[in-house]
Amino acid sequence: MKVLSAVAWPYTNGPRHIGHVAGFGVPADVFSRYMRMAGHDVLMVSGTDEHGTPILVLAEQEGATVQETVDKYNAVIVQDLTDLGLSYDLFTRTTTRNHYRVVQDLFTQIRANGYMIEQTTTTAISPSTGRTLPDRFLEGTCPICGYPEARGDQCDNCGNQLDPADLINPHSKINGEVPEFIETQHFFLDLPALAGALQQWLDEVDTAGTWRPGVINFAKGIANDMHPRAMTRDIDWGIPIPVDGWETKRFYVWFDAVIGYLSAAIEWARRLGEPDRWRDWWNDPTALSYYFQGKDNVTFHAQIWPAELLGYRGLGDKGGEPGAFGELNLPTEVVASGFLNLAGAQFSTSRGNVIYVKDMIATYGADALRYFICAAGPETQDSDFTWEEFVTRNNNELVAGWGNLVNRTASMIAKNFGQIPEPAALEPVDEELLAAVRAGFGAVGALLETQRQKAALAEAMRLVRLANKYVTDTEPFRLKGDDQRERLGTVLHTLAQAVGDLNTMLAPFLPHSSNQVAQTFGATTQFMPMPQIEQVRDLDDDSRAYPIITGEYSGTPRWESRPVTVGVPVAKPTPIFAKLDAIDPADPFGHDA
RNA sequence: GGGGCGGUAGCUCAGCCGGUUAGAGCAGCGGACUCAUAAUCCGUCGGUCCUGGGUUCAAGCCCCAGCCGCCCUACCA
Repeated sequence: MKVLSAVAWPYTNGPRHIGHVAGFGVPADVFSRYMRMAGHDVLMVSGTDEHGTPILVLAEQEGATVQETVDKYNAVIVQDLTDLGLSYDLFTRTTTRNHYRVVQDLFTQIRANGYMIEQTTTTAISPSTGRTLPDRFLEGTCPICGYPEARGDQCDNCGNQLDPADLINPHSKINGEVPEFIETQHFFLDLPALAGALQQWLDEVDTAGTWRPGVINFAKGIANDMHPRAMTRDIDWGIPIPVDGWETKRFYVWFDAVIGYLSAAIEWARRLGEPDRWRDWWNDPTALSYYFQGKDNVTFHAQIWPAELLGYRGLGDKGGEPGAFGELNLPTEVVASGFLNLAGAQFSTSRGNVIYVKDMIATYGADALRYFICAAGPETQDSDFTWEEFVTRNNNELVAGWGNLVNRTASMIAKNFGQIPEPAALEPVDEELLAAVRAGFGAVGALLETQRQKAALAEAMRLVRLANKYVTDTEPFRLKGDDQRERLGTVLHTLAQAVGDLNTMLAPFLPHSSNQVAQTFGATTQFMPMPQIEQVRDLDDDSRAYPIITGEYSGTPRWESRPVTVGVPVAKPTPIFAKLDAIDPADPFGHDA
């Protein structure tokens, strides 16, 4: 089965904090790794999202050019995601020539099919910068109730919808200046003409019942009330509109960002030297596609992106036909998570209420963070990160449960045999443990396939406890006499087998440590493949170079029990997972120490 | 204002199409054990399922109203 793993595109406005990766990166990676193990042909793509006004503002603040700014944060983000072990087939960026071309081609066909309509609107611009001021950056006195802090689009006091041009004393929330209102022309995506097709698709999805309730209900809600939505902006940073007379405008950042899933797949195929390979994931109607993101992105993945695809294919009220990309698949599932909050409040870079992925990995390791996210992350609703919870989960579950099982098993084998011992006849207690662990492949796998990662991890950890209990029940540490050596070998062999299987099961969650565990039990090659950074040239502009994340994942182990090999040497282990002391939230990375 | 989601043990969360005494992990308490990073194993304590109405033989689950938190509503996961 072909499986497209479409991961949200991080915005190049700074390093990633742990809330970002909890929402899209880690869940997408766990799923992708599992699906590869289950034998599917996974294509995992993403990249940095680099257009839009906030980037311009940021570049100004940093006193750098826009290109320097996005290059800088692209590099930082690429490093963060690679260090976390996110196994992208291609992590690229939206500033490639390939992406520009795909976006323009998609636009041209959507327009040819009649779903891009020109409309004139009144918009506020900042006289000092010449930039458009989005309604929400406008503030003024409400013409209806007199509330002095009404927003451009709505008054929070009386609740009335407002037209920004009607505000009394309008001013910019950014710098306080008085905006100028101008008439401007834009291309609007004709959502009403696509509403029927969109509704039909959502109804099918709803009937299938596979999406998370919050996501499908939200999608159906917004689909009930659709207006044309502007897909162009008065801005000079972004993808040019391929229409005469539109040279001063650019595409709306979200119009192009979601197309990245397609353009990245195309770039991947081109780099492979098989330029049509991407079609296996996009044109084959049996191929599956999963889109991972935070809840604030649902509107773009369950409405705008499907609408763009439907418009491209000509499936709306105005008819039409697909262009050269063919009949592009709609999402199989939009997998949206909640937000990870920091001690009850939202992450905020400006207020310093933030924990960066980089610091977290450097101090505590990638898998400790991955474990927390998988065990306590915002899978279907917001969740809290606290340092206390992080330490507790790490020490009591990861270290004391799994780490200890690995360590005690390897220690006993090393001390008594120095290699994986041969088993004699298995007793019922041995058979029971092995059967229970083997059954985990079915149970954990089914949960991972349906995006229930917390439950999947909990099930795997339940089996870890079962293995720890097996040690208590069989007491290998008391089998000391020569006459008990055969039984000791059998128990330790059984335990090694259980640990090996559990390591396979935990590998999607904890890929880095799965390699160390495999190594502890004698593996000489890498167990779980890891992503790497490569410097490449832009395929269509030799003067441009950038880093991508890619990897060779064909060696991914299968999702199945692998018999341990008798005689493989096992040395006295060093602990793989580190136990943590209490962390001072005021100085979590020990900088002040 | 509109649309959507959530509010279940001290903490983090499960509870599918309503069906017997509401579950798990962690923390707490008691005990066992010592191979292991004082880890593990067993037992145990612990809940007005946000509030108030309603439907039903039966409601954490459905309906209505309210309170609280969050997301979207033309550019931060």
